[in-house]
Amino acid sequence: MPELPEVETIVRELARTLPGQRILQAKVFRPDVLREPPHIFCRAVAGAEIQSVNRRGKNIVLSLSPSRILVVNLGMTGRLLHLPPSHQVAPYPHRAVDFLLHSGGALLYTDSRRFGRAALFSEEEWERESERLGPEPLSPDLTVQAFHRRLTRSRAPVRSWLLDQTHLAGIGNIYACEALHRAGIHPLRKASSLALSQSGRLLRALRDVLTEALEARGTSLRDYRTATGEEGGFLTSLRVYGREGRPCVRCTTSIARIVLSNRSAFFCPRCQPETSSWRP
DNA sequence: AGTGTATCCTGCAGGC
DNA sequence: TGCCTGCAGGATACAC
Repeated sequence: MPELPEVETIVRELARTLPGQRILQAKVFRPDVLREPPHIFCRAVAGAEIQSVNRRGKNIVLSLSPSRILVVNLGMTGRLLHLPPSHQVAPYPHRAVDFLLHSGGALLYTDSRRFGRAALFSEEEWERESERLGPEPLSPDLTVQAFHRRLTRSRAPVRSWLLDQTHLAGIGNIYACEALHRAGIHPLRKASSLALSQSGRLLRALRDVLTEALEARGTSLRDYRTATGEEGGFLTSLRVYGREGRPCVRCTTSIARIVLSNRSAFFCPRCQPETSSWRP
């Protein structure tokens, strides 16, 4: 899916244009992306004003007035597109929900695989949901020591640990693999086996790759688009993800792929040795 | 309790 | 060309 950089890109675009706009009407084409029955959902958002657009992990969080929180998780293939007034809605495939705006524009929620979800919460409900997620990796509040403590509580492979949103919010398979390569850590390393210095390198690598990807407005492997429909530019900067059999950009060793928890993990066998600790 | 597996769903690329 | 298989950026219910 859209991971942190992709979701943040969408949120920043929407935050420039949506606040102050009123939802005239919602049209539901795919009820299975909703948590509540379509008529309840439509009644709750009709006439609501969008006050702010924020991100928590991979979730897009729209605060509505009267006070409801609309949370959209894009899953693997979801898109949230803001169309200006007089823009045709018809050409967009896989529309799940259309939000028609008072201004004449529209917010389209599309999703071919429909792994994404949109749900309404009260502020208290969303606060509780949000507390179930781990810390934001880019937050300065997250110290290396706290990150290390969390890591060492788990015997799971570090790649699996990174994908668990209750440990850290916003990391997906692409950036997990990319950060592990940058940190020189094998994806199968037990989280609990990392030394403090390695946890520090990993947190640094995560922040670096997320920040660089954000500057490029995300990675478009296939489905991801920004809120204005454009592709992200980070694909060509990936060092391991999707590069099985191609040379490592650092040491030219052939990039390997293993399957871990039903998901591919890409890594360089030389830069990310399985046993020994990282060496400069 | 923590971890791994199967599953939801569609589309596309590659092999034959 | 066309059919078949495998694979895909995520989350979660379930079994162990």
